[in-house]
Amino acid sequence: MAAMRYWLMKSEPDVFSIDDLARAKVEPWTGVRNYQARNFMRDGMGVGDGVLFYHSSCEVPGVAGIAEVASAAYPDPTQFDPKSEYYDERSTRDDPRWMLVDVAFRRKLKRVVTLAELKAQPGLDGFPLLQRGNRLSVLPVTKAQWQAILALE
DNA sequence: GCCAACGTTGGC
DNA sequence: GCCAACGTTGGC
Repeated sequence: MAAMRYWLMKSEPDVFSIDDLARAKVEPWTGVRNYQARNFMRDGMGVGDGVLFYHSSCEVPGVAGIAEVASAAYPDPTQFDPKSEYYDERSTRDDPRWMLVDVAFRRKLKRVVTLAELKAQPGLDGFPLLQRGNRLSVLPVTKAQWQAILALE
């Protein structure tokens, strides 16, 4: 069994928030269409890994809750659905291009730990989220970063 | 709404 | 294989 890892996953709360995940309990993380993010889900994640649920593109961007990886990677069904905004005509069921994992709700933070706070935290130098121009929606977090972020709650 | 940063596409 | 054009992300 691989050691547990930690991740951060971005979601726009207008589309899918931590409260939506709390209601859903478990949600397939559809719509990732970036190869690096896909590779993290496909090759890096294991069931039980910790996930920081990050709200992006909103009034107060920041970490809003904690979730966990709840499945191995499998093909994102939306890539096969012509009616989906995530449809990819280049993808086939024999050779799917996009993968996802299921994400399970663990808890909501007592308050949102904001991006501004993360930037001000000395222990988070080198955290990929804070690096210039980073747009990855799924990214790895070290145990030290995980602890430093949750210490701000 | 703006715009910097970056990934992808496609012509050559 | 290069690289310009284009589209998207996401903070502000």
